[in-house]
Amino acid sequence: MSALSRESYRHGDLHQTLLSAALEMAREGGPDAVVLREATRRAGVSPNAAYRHFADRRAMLLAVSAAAQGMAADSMEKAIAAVPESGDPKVDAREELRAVGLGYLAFAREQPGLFRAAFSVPDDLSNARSEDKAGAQGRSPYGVLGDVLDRLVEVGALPQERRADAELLAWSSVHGLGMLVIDGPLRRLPSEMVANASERLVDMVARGL
Amino acid sequence: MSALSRESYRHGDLHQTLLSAALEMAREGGPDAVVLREATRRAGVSPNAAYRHFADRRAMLLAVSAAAQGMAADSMEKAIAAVPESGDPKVDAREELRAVGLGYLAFAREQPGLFRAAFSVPDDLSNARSEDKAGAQGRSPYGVLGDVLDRLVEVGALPQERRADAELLAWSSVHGLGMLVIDGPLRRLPSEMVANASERLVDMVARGL
DNA sequence: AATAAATGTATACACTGTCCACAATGACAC
DNA sequence: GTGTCATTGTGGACAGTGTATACATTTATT
Repeated sequence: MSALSRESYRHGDLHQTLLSAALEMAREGGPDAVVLREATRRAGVSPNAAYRHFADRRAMLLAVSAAAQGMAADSMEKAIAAVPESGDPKVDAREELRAVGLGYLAFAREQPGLFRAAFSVPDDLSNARSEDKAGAQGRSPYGVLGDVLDRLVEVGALPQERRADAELLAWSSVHGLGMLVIDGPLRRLPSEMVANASERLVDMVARGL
Repeated sequence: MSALSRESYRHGDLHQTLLSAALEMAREGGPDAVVLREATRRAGVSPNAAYRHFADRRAMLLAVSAAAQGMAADSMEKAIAAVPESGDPKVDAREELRAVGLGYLAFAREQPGLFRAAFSVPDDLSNARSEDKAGAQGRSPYGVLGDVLDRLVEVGALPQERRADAELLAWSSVHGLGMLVIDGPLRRLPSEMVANASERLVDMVARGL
């Protein structure tokens, strides 16, 4: 047995420690940069110790993905909260829709690694709203978007018959720009051009939904 | 030296053979499934032979990406060609815009592995129109989309001031749906729901651009 | 205090991308 | 033709990865 860098045989909170290490790797290099062995190394533990807390690398990635989705939700809710009240509920609702899209894109640009880890790791919509993907406010990204769309219908800014699955349309648009800008063909697009495209994109969605 | 499975020491067209093998792997499992050694194995050649034709795995992936983009362009042009002429050039141009989006999405659903290889491998927009990404008709996906947008302006279906970088908006929307549906959170969405969302999405773009 | 469950370690395997030195081949000058 | 040389292939090695299997240590439970 090699000298332990900690005192006790047990680590104490290895699950969380591994997850944090994995998140840090994802932040730096996206999902592909999440390497199980490196996580255990950073935690000062043997490689196989990870298997007591994650079934395999894929499971670890899913945990990273869920956590990153929570952060994305935070970014979106932060943007919503920053929308000034205008008095007109229709205007407010529409501004919130814009905000949710811009918040999503802000997260993509500020944390490209985590963004990719969050949204391009295989997972099912069936649990898109599930708890572990929630941010500080307890809502998942899908949930946050859904709330805003509901509000649009309530105030009459979106006809009821267009509400169904409107998430898909709105989400697709901003997600696409995010992906193209981060590691797709638009990777090296100057950032003011991205900002400009972001604004026009959310306008397009608000107008076209 | 182990017995060669071919007659001559030289292979003849190893570059193309490796590329084909890599494309097949990408078709089956996306960019991550492209493994250099496996390609050489399928070509009946030693692992290092690949390095005479590709600088490294990344270069191989870029070649796969370019080829896959050509196929996407083909899918888009096929969809455009299938649009019936209505006599009204404005209607035709708009239908072509819809077609280009639906062609893109059709490719995503029919060849998810190649789609991801095509559009989620780091590359620059600076050469988005370059030759090697061209399909049978010699146009890249970006080029095909641009052509359709130009036509929209020509026939007066899109105001000039909104033409600039409209590629980004249109592309983002369909690309996002494609990604979400393929390996993102919408992966298991039933296919008729995807088809429905696709239609509504291109409508939204056509209306909102 | 005895035993079982949980958590960490050691060792090993197959597989990957890539480096280096060497071998076979084809093209070309003389 | 024959000799030279760049091109294209091979062989062996290395570090690094995910993961299986067997074992050790600690905590929880009876």
